[in-house]
Amino acid sequence: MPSVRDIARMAGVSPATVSRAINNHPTVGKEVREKVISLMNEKRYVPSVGRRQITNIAFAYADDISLGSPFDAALMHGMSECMERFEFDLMVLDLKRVLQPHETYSQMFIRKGICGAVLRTSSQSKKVCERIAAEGFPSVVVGERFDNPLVNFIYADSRRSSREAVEHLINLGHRKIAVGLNVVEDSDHLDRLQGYKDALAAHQLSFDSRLVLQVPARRDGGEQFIRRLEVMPDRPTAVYLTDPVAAVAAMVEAQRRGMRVPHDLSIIGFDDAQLRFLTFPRMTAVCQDAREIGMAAFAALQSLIAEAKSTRRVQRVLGTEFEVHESTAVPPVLRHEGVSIAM
Amino acid sequence: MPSVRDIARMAGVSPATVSRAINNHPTVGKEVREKVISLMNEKRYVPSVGRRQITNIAFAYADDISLGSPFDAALMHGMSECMERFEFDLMVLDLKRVLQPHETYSQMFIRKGICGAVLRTSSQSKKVCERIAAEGFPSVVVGERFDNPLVNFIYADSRRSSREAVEHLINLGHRKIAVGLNVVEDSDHLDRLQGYKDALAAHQLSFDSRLVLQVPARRDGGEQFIRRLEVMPDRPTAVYLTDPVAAVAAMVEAQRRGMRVPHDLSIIGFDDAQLRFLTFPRMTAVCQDAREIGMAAFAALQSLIAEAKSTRRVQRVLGTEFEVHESTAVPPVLRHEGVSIAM
DNA sequence: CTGAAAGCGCTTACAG
DNA sequence: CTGAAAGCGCTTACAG
Repeated sequence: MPSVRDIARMAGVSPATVSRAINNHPTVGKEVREKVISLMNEKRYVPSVGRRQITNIAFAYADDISLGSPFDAALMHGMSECMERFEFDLMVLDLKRVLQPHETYSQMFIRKGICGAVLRTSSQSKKVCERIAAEGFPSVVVGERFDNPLVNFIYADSRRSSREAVEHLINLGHRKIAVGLNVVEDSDHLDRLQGYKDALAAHQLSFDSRLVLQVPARRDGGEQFIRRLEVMPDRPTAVYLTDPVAAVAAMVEAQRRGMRVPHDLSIIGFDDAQLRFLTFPRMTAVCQDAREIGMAAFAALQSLIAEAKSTRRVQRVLGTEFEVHESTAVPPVLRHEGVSIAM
Repeated sequence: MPSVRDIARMAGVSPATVSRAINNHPTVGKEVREKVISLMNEKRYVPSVGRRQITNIAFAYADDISLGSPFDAALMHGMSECMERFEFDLMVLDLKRVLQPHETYSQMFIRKGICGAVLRTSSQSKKVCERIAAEGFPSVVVGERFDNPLVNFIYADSRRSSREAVEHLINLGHRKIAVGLNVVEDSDHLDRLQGYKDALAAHQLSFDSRLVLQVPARRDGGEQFIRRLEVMPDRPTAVYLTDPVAAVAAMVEAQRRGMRVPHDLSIIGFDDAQLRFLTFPRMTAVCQDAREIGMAAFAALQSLIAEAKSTRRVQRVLGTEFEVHESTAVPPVLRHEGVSIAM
């Protein structure tokens, strides 16, 4: 394990300068600071108390902290189960808050004795994750996908399952299918829209952008979705909502407004954990296992830290599962006409 | 801020011995170690990296980690909102795992640069919280109550609201009311049972222990509850479930088995966050605000740490609210007979 | 079981 | 902007 002295020797500067570089002292020259920080990343420097190394792992939010959502809760749950096997401690960080002026992310992590980070982001803050990766700091993003080859991520691709979900509706006889999308355009929600489009295309149905409603990924988003659906001319007979809480809220709101689910309206939701079993009727849903994502991220980070060189990339795409439960059925029109569908 | 040198002087030993005491060196004499650790607690010692102090706060589980539950998710959410205002970092700990053999809790906290802990416990591990408090380490327990005057806690007492809830059922005309209790006998669940008994007593109804069903505070607990209810001779017409997930699961399971809620069965649940709005019909429930508990705990800890002496006690009992929604109604018998209740 | 001394790790006036 | 030196914080053989 390198000390400031070791890093100093490698960078060709004094230990004093290395210390100043870590602690973001304003007098350190730009090139020198960059060289020192990049060496620290490369050599996996961590500060010590006396001679004891500090070894923390961060669960860091690039954007607003969303602990409290089922996805984040399940992620934390998964990570905490992995902690048992490893010797690390888990630190929750708000990246926007902890960064000092003119400080790089690596500096901040090193300052806090953090040797690796699981990153949580939205589409707006992907740049933050890319910067952290570019600095060479061991990190894994959960729940977002990147084209940038430097960024490590564990991601569940829901496009195929979303296509299956919408095809399930088409096969039941639905022709007008609305989709409820998160207002924030994260990769995962765009996958789900893409799967929706795939299904329509495969069945020669034309895509109508008026059927795509963007709502917040919250309870009131789901409620808003149903209110907007209700005033649509020639109302859709089925919907696919891409957020768990919004989906459940939509189902409840539909029922509150007198629609029977699935009799009058078929609903497919999304599930990170176990919400689909907590609705009546049980919610047909595209399901990802956020707990598993958390565990995989922790394990990946563990091996990234263990490796001396930071050459290996972890870009793991997990699958999702489409599960048919009870919130989907033949549309009312067909049921009344007694038509049977052959598809 | 005291250093090992300062602590050594105060304890009348050498800095070497202080260091050995922190790091749980087996050769340190029992009395000496206890004296040193207690001085560290009293004087709020924290280790330093060079001359920089480490200041972490722990969210520590005395028992199994239950991140992932709505209560824990909401707690974390509340704490994370407080982090913005304070300069601390939050560390998630599994107390059973991080403790080295023969090490006290204070030693472990100090070793990790933690200067205060929010403790999460169950009835089985209350002793752990008492020991931490007795050691003098700044800590606040969330979600449990203690008679021990040394233990700081933030607790929501649901006894009165539970009584109101059950009286609401009695006033509707219910006479046979079952209660679904957590198999783990935590203070909060016992409050709810007590509130149930209070309500019965106030209306001259006798308590029947066969109506108290203990089930796990999980989905399958709620399902199990309904199955057990169904085979009871002279089945109860109303139930009170003291856990959020079990309550929702019970409601769904009842509906799956053909009971109409509230027509055939009235259900009152418990809510930590927003689950009551995610069921159809909306769930009448006793509600606590776990987010607020998290925020209050963080703020209390902050002031405990700031104070030089650890004489102040924080034993705050918050309230809960009983909210009538749509899962409760007049029992079927009375409805059929057209009887109106005057109470 | 404990201390004096050596010594590592890191930081900070001080000097240039 | 940087280094040599001083120095604090903590730990660890070594000695008793």
